[in-house]
Amino acid sequence: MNDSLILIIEDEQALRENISEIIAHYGFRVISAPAGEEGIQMALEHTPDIIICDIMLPGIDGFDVFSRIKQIPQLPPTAFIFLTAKSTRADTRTGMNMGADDYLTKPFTKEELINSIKARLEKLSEINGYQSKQDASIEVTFDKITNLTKAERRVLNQIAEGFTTPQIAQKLFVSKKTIENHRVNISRKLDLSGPNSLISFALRLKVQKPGNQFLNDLASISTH
Amino acid sequence: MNDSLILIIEDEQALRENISEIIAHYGFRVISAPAGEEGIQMALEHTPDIIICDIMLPGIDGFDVFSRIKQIPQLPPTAFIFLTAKSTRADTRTGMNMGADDYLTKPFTKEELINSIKARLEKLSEINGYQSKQDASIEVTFDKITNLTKAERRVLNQIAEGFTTPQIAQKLFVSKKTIENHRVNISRKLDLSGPNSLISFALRLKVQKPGNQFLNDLASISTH
DNA sequence: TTTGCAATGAGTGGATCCACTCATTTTTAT
DNA sequence: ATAAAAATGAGTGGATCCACTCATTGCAAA
Repeated sequence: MNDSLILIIEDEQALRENISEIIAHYGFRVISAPAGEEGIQMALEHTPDIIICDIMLPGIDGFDVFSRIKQIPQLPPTAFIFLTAKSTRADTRTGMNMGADDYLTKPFTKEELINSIKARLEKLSEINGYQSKQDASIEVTFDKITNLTKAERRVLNQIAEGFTTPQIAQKLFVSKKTIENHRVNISRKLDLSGPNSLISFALRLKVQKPGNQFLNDLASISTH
Repeated sequence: MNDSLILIIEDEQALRENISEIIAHYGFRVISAPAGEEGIQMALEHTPDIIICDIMLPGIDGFDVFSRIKQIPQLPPTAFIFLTAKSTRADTRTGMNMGADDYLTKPFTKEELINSIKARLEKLSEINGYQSKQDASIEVTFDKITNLTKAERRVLNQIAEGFTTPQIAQKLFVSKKTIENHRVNISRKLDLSGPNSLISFALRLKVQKPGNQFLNDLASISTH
């Protein structure tokens, strides 16, 4: 259901397998490496969406792994999460100041791990979905849109970003069926019918002039 | 040297002025607001690069501020840093899991603050650099349109106008099969794949290149 | 606590889009 | 005039979208 790829770089075998198991159980694809050099190699080959990395590793440490991966221009934006027993404030600040996206200290619960992953995936999709502001002169009536519920606006926002039903389902962590239901309800409330009418509407909506009241509401409600 | 703009949202006046002073001293531009609503308003008006926000605020709290600011499509990618006395692990995880970029607990040193800001600015510039490459790839796709034949451009224009295959077939006095064949050929020449990718491209082309010469030619061809 | 709405998910059926291949006719170019 | 390219049309299969209905869960307001 969710084909995001997570790379684990962790020395201790039991913990590495445990983490992989947790992540896989939540529907993500996962690969792992026991040391930094191999981790960097795997990152290059598989271009994971998220790298979760311990700091104390045999050979090069987690900080080195991060700096070396950061300098690889071929890699798309990748979230980097430190997962380590080094839990002092100084350790945390060092990791974050290097540019890490999150810093989890051991011991951690599986909920903390998964929530961190989900938050960073959301962040990545926001970045990828971001489009520069464009002015256009298309007249759209917003009267009916106020009837949409939160989930429906969230879906409409994703449609406007150009995503298809399977992609939206993956991004919002719900099933394709739910997205389809939302699409139908949106179409009904907006008096739309026929193929492509919804995406057509959404895309035209997207290029409305900045400062638009509905788009502000849409954005403010669209997560959590 | 550095014209990055930082927005501070902090209730306590002394702390707010202190933070502003520190940041200004390091060469950044800084604006501030004492409460959430005003902070959101300032973010919309000034589009800061980084927002530093307390959690305990009068009126709406910092989490609400973040949710509402997070996905405003008019705003470019903005780093969001929580700066708060709420320092338990649960508090930290809540903030990070909402998608914040960093979470600093009081009391903090000015070095910690500045380093956090610098790290997030670095991150932003990486993202923007990558973003511009993606924009360039759109230009490449746009150039490929010149390879399209007359009939294909005619069909593409109709797609951009929002018509479906049966409607286009009727307008151009050919069969639906012919239109479908043209659509496939267009998609292939433009390296498009997946559902809605063609209409999505056509609509974006129409609104993103309003005064484009090709689109004018294309429109004149399709009418006769 | 109960009622109602929102959100999620499943099932079914039809229409459309997408991606191949193949064939015939017309236009264009050498 | 002959070859190449374009335009038209058909067949097939798969994936997605659209439009219904129905059921379960969760949350929030009455």
